[in-house]
Amino acid sequence: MDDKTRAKYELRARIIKAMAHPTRLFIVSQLSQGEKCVCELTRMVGADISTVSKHLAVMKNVGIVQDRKEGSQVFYSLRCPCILEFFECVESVLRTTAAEQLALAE
Amino acid sequence: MDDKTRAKYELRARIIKAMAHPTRLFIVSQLSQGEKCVCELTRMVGADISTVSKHLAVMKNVGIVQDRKEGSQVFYSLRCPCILEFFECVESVLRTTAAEQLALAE
DNA sequence: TGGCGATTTGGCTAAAATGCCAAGTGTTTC
DNA sequence: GAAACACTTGGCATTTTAGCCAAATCGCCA
Repeated sequence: MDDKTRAKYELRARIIKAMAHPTRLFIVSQLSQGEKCVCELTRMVGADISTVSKHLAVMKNVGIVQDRKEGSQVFYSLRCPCILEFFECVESVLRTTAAEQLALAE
Repeated sequence: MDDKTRAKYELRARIIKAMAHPTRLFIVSQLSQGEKCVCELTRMVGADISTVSKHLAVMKNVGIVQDRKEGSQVFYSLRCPCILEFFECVESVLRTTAAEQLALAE
């Protein structure tokens, strides 16, 4: 793998890595229903607000979400709705695995 | 976030995490063109064979790839081709980011 | 059977990711 | 202008990854 190829996959990996966390996935699915402010997400997640803020920063850094300030609040939203397709594929992997285990149990 | 919801997103995150690495993404893209044995992937990646083997094990554990033994070789292949849709979405995130930066540079 | 090539697994160290608390920055309100 | 919010950032301890070497397996063939 040459340097250029490596750089290409590192860029891609950064984006996927930014989604590879349960809390961040949960946030993405919430944002798919519309923008939300940090405090609302914090309530839903049930973690420290600083933790949620950092999760959002991770996703913002790679361009998955964008933010908008309104007064003292910050609203986050998805920047690329296609992110949701990830979910469908992931579900399909889970289903395939489940089906296989069912078959083995017969 | 209740326990059930948390478990659901942890399961999803495990799958995405298994892809969140440059080398593993490279391997996935190679496998999208057909099954390959560990030694061939090792040559392409250019790392220690034990490293490549472990990367493959990570993806196999979550059901992204499957393996097939033939003599002393082990061939790996994608189990869910939809994985490739991840790439398209990731590219779209990258394009959006690039376009935005271009606009800012004007 | 002994050796060789192909893989996996164990072990270990270095690097990266998490999550909470505390502290700092803006905003709004009284 | 002080107190109360809404966030972000710094710091730090803990856990999780990564990747190489060495050792153990497994199949093949002379």
